[in-house]
Amino acid sequence: MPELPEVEITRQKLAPLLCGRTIARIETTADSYFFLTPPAQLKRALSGRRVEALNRRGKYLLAELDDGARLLLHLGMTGQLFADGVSSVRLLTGTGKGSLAPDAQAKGFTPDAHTHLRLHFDDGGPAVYFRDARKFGKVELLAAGARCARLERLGPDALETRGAELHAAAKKRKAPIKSVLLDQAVLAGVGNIYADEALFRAGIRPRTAARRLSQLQCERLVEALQAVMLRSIETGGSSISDYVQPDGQDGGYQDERRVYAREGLPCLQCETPIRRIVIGQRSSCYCPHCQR
DNA sequence: AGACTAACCTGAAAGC
DNA sequence: TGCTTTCAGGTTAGTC
Repeated sequence: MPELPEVEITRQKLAPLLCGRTIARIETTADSYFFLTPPAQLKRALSGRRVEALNRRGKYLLAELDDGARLLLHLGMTGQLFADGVSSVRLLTGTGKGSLAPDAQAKGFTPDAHTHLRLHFDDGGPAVYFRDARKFGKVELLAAGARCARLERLGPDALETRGAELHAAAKKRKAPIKSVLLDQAVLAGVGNIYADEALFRAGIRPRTAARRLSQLQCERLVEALQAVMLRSIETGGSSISDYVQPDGQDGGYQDERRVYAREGLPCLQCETPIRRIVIGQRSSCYCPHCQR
C-alpha cells in the first residue's frame, strides 16, 4: 500500500508527465465515493487548466493548477498513477501473510474499468491515468484559496519531524505506539509497513503505550522511521511496490523488509520467529526478542 | 479529547 | 473443480 515513500516516488515520476501540460479533457467512471468532487464538476473545472507543479503532503499529492486551484489525489490502498507508454512504480498490497501477491506483475498499468480518472492533454502526448481497484483512493478539486480539512488535520510530514515532536504527542497518548505512528494527525505519511519496520529498528514493541516512551526512544524511533523511508525512496519504493523485473527478479523489497509480512519466519537478527498481533484492526509484526 | 469500531471496496488466497 | 469465506488496509464518521 502506498505510504510516504511510494507517494513520493510517484510524485517524482509523474511530475515531468504533468507539469507544464494543459489538460484538454478528462474522462471518469461514474460518480462514486471515490470522487469527493463530482465528475461533472471535475470535467468543467479541469479542462483548459495547465498543471504547474505536483507536490506531496504526507500521503496526499497536490497538483497545482494555473488558476490557483489544486487537485488533491490520494492513492488509498491500491491506487496507481501512470501514463500511456510510461512504466511507473506499481503500488499494490502485500497479502500481509508472509508473501506478496504472486502475480503482481501480471496486471495493472492498463486502463480498464477501475481507471476512474483519465487526463488527456492538448499536446496529444501521453494521457495520465488514476486507477484504483478498491476505490479507497480520493480525488478532490480544491478551489483557489479553499481550505481543506483533510490537509489541515495532518501533522508534520514524517520526513521533516523530530523525535521531540513525536515525544510531545506520544506523552499524551496511552494508546499503543503503533497506533500513534499511524495517526496522520501526529505524523503524516506513515502506514502499516514502515511503522512496523521502524519499530523493529528502534527495538520497540508495537503495543507499548505511547506515553511510556522516553524522549530518547522517540528520537530513535523517528531516526529509524526516516532511515527506512529514505532508503525506500532510494531503492525505488521497492519495499512496498511489487516491482518485479522482467526476468522475474525481485526488487529491493525483500532485502529491506525485516518484519512486515514475515510472521513465523526467523528474525534476521536473532532467528526468533516473527510474531504477528492485531492492533487497532491492523496486523503488526515484530520480533519478540529484539523488540522489548 | 482520546480510544475504539464499523464502513467503504474488491481481488487474492484460503477453506471446504 | 468451484463456490464461499476471509483478509488486507487508509481514512472517516460515529459512539462512548
